[in-house]
Amino acid sequence: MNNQVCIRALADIDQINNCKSKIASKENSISQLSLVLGLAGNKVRLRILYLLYEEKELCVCDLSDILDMNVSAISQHLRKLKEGNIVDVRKEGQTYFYFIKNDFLLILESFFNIINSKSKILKSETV
Amino acid sequence: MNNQVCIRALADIDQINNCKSKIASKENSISQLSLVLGLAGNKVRLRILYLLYEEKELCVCDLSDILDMNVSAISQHLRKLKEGNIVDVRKEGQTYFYFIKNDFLLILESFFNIINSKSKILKSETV
DNA sequence: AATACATTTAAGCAAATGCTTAAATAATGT
DNA sequence: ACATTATTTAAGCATTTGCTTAAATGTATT
Repeated sequence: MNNQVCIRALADIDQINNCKSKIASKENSISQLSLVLGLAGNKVRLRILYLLYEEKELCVCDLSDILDMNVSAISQHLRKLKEGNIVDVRKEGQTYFYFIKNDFLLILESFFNIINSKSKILKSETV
Repeated sequence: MNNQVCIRALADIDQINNCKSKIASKENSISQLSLVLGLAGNKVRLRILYLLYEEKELCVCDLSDILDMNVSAISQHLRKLKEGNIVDVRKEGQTYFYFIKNDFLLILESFFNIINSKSKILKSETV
């Protein structure tokens, strides 16, 4: 892209090089985390995750009802969450129950703690 | 959208109504959290946040150098982060130093703990 | 005042996202 | 076998996103 080195008089070349290697070593983890955050960083999907977190499992039809959204739209969001390894499905007859994968419960919990905390960041309302 | 109620034989109407009111009461917090997660859920922005978290503050030029990206592209990402109240700027001469706002440090820390933890979710590499 | 520097802003564009509609699967009941 | 139910998948489309390039803004230096 641009191979220029910062020409700012006060630029700290050591700091910059240090940062470059730091970021390179974390490359994979940051990439993956950004995918996960990106999936949760959508209003519909975050609501789905919140509901699954609270209710343990829900079917597509339930979510469609609760969120008052097209079944197909919900299904497509669930597919993304499944592809991102955040949720999994359990089949019972013709009904598919989605639930949050164990590995992800702790991370999600930390997200929802933000909602429930008195943090100034999210001005909470009727709790 | 669709006003149908889940017609599934086993649908639990109470559960659905309960969920509807739960989600309604959390509406604002979920909306805001999804915005924050969405901002962090981008590879470039997450790298910027990681770098700011580690280095306390960096200028646009530094970030452009470290990430080997166009100054303008970096600037536009920083604008989004600033609009989302995640970062703030300090001006020194003609240089703008960006830093993470205090309110957001704790949340960000929980994100980066995921990276540094032995969690199975993010397969870490050279740490 | 003129030039250089650090950054922002605007315009344009290709790619990604999220929804809609309609058709395809698959399991259940008749 | 046929219709119904629950869901997925495919196609289409409008909107958003993220980058590029170029011009604009503001500060520092000569």
